[in-house]
Amino acid sequence: MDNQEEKKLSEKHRKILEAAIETFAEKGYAATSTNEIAKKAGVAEGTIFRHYKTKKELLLSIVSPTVAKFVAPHLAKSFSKEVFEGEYNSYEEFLRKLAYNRYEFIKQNFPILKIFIQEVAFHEEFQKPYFNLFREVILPNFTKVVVHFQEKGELKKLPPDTIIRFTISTIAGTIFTQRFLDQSQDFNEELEAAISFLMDGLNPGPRG
Amino acid sequence: MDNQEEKKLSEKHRKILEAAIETFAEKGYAATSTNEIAKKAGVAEGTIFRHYKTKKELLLSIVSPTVAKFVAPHLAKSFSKEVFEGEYNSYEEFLRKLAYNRYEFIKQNFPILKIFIQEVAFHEEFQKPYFNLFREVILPNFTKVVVHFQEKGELKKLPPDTIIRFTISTIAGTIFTQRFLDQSQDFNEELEAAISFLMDGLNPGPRG
Amino acid sequence: MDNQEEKKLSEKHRKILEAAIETFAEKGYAATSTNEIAKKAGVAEGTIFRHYKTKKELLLSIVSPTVAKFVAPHLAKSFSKEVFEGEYNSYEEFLRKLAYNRYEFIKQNFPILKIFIQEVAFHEEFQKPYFNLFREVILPNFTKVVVHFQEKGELKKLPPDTIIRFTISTIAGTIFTQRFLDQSQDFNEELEAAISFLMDGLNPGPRG
Amino acid sequence: MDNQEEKKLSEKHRKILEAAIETFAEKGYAATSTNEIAKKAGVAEGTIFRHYKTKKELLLSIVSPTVAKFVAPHLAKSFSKEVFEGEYNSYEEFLRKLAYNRYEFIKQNFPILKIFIQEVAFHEEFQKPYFNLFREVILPNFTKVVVHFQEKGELKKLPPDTIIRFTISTIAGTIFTQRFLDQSQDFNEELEAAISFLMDGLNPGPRG
DNA sequence: AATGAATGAGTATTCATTCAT
DNA sequence: AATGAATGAATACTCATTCAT
Repeated sequence: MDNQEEKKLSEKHRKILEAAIETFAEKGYAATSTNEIAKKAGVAEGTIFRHYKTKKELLLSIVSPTVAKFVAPHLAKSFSKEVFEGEYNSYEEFLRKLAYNRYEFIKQNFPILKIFIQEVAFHEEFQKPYFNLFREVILPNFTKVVVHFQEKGELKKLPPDTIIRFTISTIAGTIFTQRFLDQSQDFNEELEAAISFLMDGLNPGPRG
Repeated sequence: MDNQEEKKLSEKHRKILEAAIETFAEKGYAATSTNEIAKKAGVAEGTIFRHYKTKKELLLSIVSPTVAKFVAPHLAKSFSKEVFEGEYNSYEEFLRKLAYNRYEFIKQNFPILKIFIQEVAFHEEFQKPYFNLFREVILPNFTKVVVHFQEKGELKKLPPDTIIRFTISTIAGTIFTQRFLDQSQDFNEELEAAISFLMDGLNPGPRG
Repeated sequence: MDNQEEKKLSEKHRKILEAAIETFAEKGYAATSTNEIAKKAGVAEGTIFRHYKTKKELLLSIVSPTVAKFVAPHLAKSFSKEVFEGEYNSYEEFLRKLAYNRYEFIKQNFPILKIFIQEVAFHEEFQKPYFNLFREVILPNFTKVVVHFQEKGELKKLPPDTIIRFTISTIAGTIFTQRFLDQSQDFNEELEAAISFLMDGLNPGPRG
Repeated sequence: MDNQEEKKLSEKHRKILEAAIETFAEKGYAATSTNEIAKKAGVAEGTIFRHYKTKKELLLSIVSPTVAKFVAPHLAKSFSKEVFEGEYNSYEEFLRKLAYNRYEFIKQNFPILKIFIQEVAFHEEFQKPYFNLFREVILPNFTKVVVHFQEKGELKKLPPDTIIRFTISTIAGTIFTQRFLDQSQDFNEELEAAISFLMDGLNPGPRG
């Protein structure tokens, strides 16, 4: 059932996926019944099992890396292309690109990401492929960028993993706050403050 | 790990709680059956319902304000006292205290915290009391400390909420990485790097 | 005995209804388990709940206004038409018609009536609609007949409600005795005695 | 547990009986849980089973003929004494005595009678002894009275059973109406109308 | 006599899944 | 592809009853 380019999906099939995403995100996978999905999708319960052998396969089809490429095109391909393959004059410029790219991605894929974050803890099948995607695609690219600017003297000579961690924590914290806690705040402003904070914290000058 | 006046609990009652905590943490609340808890605890299924009217009440008793009386001393009372009412010579000193205090707390209450973090998204009963605890007890105290050191010229003149966010993001990211991703790393070392990063990032000097 | 548009019911559905009627009548609603009904009907327990959301809905579907559409033609519609709208030359003629009509009805719907009589005391949902049916449909029609024959001088000038009560008590007592206590007796003979008794008791001549 | 003269019952024991009577009457035997009785009685659940081996024994102790003598002293002994052993100048006088005696009895023992009427249909143990009580004690006495007044020419020469049936139906209908349907009506007045009706209906004069 | 914790069988109901149509 | 009736195992929860205290 993977490789389901949205165009190829029948009306009912699409409705099932939409209903499943909505309900899994809202109540969690285990607390969602196939009956509920069928009702919300306006199809017979049996129809779900025409398309997916099991309820779990439906979950996988929503949150699996294979699907992710289509449902979340940014994740691997464009994320790499847009973010890592660009040429940046400074880490600051890179950060800005990274942050906006991720912010947009989260905004557009919120329910699926929520499902993923909730369920990754309970389904071992999820953990490996995504962890690998991170370790083998994103982390090396990220490291390259960090090392590049460390060599240019822009960043502290900390282990790249540590710098990456500070970067991700700070940006994730900013996005998270904006989305969950304080939607009123001006995201651009907060993001610029975060970038300033990061650049100062990672600047080898003052102390390091 | 301790959650009710454990001394008053009967052997079986304690076993039920232990089994529930273990299983909820491992598989999630919705995916855990009372039958499973009973078996793991070595009691009859009915016994669970002598102590808790519903499965949800069992969850609440593990992760609720009632439990919070014993969990929260760290979170609110002693956290406030130890951390906020201590006199600190610098934000750095405060950060160090904060980080170790939180790290110890997480280490000791890991399964319950995991359950809480997983379930808070799905049970509205959880959201309000803890959000209020944060907003009304922890945030004001934290703000006081930040303002104090801003006035001493140690911290950037950003909104306190923003500084708090950077602080929590960085420390949480460090603890999270250590516990989930790379348990081999030397936590002290990582923490000191994080504190340096924070102090540099928040120092009003370099850029202002 | 017939209770829903039986033709539209599937084989299994019909079996469920039959089993439920039989068991509710025999043991009472509360003492009957859905497991028992399923076994007697030769279906899986889940099948019952495909057709009825709850056990109570099953009870209601047997003895409720919905069912009443099919049961009530006797009780209300055809009872009214046959019995009240017929033209009678005497109250005696009317009584005879009434008694046979009721007797036939009871004979044909005995188990459902037994369930109803047993359960009406415990389920408020039952009380109102049937009480209203009696008060708003049957009682006014009955009153009309009584007043008609009072005006003709055939009946005592008692309040119509009182005359109706004597009539119903006597006929009900006769039917009840025949069905429950002494099935050997000749119903026709007993009924004629009851009618004589009623006519004498209600005759304005002797005393009234 | 039978022969429990109320004086000998301990406080808790009495409370259990009261709670059981109240709840059985209200919800029916099968729908009442021992837990509920215990709570209402203010005792521990185990205490009920100190006094009664099973829930059914508790029911029997409330509605069994043995208890009936004490709980419902009228039923056998006084009923016979008061009603049947009296000397009456007319059937009318007897009817009046009978009706008031029964009315008082029902008023005073209403909940237990309700339980009995509800449960007699489902518990065969109940049926025989009470049926026998009726057939062997009440019916023969009643028959004697009827035959006595038939011989005096006051009553139609119908089978005594038939006359008894008319008598009971009419009086029961009057009492039932008063208690369940129209509590506003003047019972004395209704009863006198019923007696007139009965006397006219049973009078051998008019038709013979 | 009284308790109340404990039980295991039982309860109504829900579930993911199957299959004939 | 789609249905929806049917299933049997599982679910949370209740029950009457037991028993050590």
